[in-house]
Amino acid sequence: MQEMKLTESYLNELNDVQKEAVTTINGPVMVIAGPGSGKTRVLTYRIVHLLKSQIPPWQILALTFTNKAAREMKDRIEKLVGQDAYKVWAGTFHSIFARILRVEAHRIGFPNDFSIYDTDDSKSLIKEIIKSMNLDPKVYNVGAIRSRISSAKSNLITPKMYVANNELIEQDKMNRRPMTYKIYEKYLERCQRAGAMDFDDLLLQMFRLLYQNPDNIREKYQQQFKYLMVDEFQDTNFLQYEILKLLSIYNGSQNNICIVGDDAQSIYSFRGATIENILQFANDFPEVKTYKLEQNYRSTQHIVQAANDVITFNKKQIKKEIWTDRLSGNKIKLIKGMSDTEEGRMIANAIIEQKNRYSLSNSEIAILYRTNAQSRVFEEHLRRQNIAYRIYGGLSFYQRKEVKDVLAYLRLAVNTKDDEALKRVINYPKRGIGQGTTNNLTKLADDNGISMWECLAQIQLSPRAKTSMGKFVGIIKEIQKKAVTEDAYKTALLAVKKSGIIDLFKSENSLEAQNRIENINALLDGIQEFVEDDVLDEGEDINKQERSLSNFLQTISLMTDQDNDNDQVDTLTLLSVHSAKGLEFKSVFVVGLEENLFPSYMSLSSPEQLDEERRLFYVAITRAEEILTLSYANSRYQYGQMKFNDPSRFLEEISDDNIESSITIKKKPEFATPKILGKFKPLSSNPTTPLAVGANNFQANPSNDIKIGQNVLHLKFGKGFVKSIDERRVATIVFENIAENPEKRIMLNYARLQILHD
DNA sequence: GTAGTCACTATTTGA
DNA sequence: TAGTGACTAC
Repeated sequence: MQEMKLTESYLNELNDVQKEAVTTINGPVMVIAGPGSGKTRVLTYRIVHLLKSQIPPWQILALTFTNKAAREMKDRIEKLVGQDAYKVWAGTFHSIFARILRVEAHRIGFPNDFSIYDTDDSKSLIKEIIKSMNLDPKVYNVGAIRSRISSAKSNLITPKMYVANNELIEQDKMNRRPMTYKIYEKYLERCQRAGAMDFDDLLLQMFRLLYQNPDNIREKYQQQFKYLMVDEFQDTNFLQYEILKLLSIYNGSQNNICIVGDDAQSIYSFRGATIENILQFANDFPEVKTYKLEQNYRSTQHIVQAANDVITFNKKQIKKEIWTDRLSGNKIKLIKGMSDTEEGRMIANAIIEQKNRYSLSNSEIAILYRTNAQSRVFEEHLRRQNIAYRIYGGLSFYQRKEVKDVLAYLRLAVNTKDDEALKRVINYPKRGIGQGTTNNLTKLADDNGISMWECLAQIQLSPRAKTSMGKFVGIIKEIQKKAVTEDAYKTALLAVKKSGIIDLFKSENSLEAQNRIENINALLDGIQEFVEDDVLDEGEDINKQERSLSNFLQTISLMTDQDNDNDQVDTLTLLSVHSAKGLEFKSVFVVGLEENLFPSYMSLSSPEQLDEERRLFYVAITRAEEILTLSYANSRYQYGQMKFNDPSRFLEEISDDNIESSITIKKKPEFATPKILGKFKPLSSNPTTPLAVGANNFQANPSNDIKIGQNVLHLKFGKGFVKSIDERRVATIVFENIAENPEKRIMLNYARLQILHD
């Protein structure tokens, strides 16, 4: 009975279309979900509905792109159904496939405890291959080759198919890199030999496993995963879709696959995502039922309308129009600076003004930019104004050198064939194994088709190098031994000590070294936490193995640190538009809206890429719940040169009705003091106005009314006390919330101050 | 083995 | 401008 009630209550929280999408659990379903339309809610409630319909949790496979999205989903399901949530197979494509490959990899020629190569490892290996082939590393740009290999894998193009493909070969010739296919071939060999998979391999090898179907492994997983769900389907690449098809299309299949996505938010074509998959879906699953979630619960009218305005300029799209029944709210504000510096200053001022007017906390505000390089100016001005901020998307914790070095010791202990790990630490900290020795080793290993570790036994060494090498091998063996008898934490502790990394930093005695020691300690803490985690996820196969070193290594190699936002401080967020996808803020600033920047100069040559930039802009503006401010600068420093760019075409695409006090975009630079274009409209006292909260109904008093001893409100500085006024009508006001120099001298003739009576 | 110098390049990013 | 990687000289 209780359960019945719960069932009803969760369905009642959905609108009609959402409810349909949630309760249609048989057959293929496609949900086109506009921004802010309750996509996550549909996904989670659908899983809840499956569980309530007596579907065993382990038959449900829910795939996302980020750990964060997966965690959010699991947490929400747990709130509704409890522990069963953890028996659902929910996670990122990569983590779920890695989990399966840990059990099955031996069937396709990989060890079950394969290493995972991150992008740095891949690059380092490719670099080595280029060198071994005596190719010019300037022409054979490592990054370019890596992404070429990556996209070949993502499109299921083997080296053989690569050579046979005229288009690819022609492209490589044009780029003066005709040997790319050969590098690709060697790279695959080397990964296999090292027992390592890169990120693309986690998908590719999963595909191979299902496709080659050793021991009918495909049927096993087809039988297990009867219900598939995919989030952000517009971000899937060819390979991912092929895997999904292998799992869901077969004789007797119910085709219970539900995809959720939005073609208008497809912004990752540069890493292989293709909207074709959405369009193809209806062909592959002709029975598909399509639901469009068009009601936006996030943003106020003008923002939603502006988003619609802009996206209509893209021709190729699934027709839909988002709408909202929220209040019309504020119009979009436009800020123009003469230079990038000034843009930064004006944005910082506008932020302070908004904070005071609407009593926003820092965490309700975000600044979005097209390129990360733009963050600096804003940082400077925010710091100057004493606004706490944090930047999304810097170097992740697990990418720090010292952390990776420690991990390399552990990786090597788990899988000695891991050449990239070996290269990292064989002479770090320095133990007298020089470049020459390492080069010989690499070459010998390559010539014999074995791993470097296996070569160590046979390589000829000078007596000196021999002792050093002996020491190194001893350390690794010791770590290995520890790993057998002890848990991951104790093993890692030993590795840190024996490797000499900590001693190295201790002797350095600098602030930076201190920092690195702290990071290593943080890593150790993390490992300890992993080991001591005694929360037993019911139903999962928990045995000693799960706490093993190799398991820990897998877990963290698939992690980024966008997870660690355990911030105590109230911070404003600075981030690129790409990384803002999926997030929302009360007030959003989209900055640097200039031609050649947003849209990026890289995209101007092709209409497809320009459309993607436009979708990116669409994503940017739909992050805002109530206040949206757009800005551009007449000039800015790019690559050390002053550049003059026109305002972005996207600004013109928003209809004037949605912009406060429209200005002519293409107007010549003004010489008057730049100011916020379009004044803030005084808020109505209507209590339903989203942001009108009590005292923030700011209304300036005539400056003559300001007297000594009064409490006043200033839009920029907040609440203050008038200490004195001099003969030139300059008031000295002490502001409560300003930590440094709370005393400001305010010119009353210009200031807008509201007298506070209490 | 390392410090110093020069030349080159330059979106977006998850796992 | 700023960061990186390769090369040179000790």
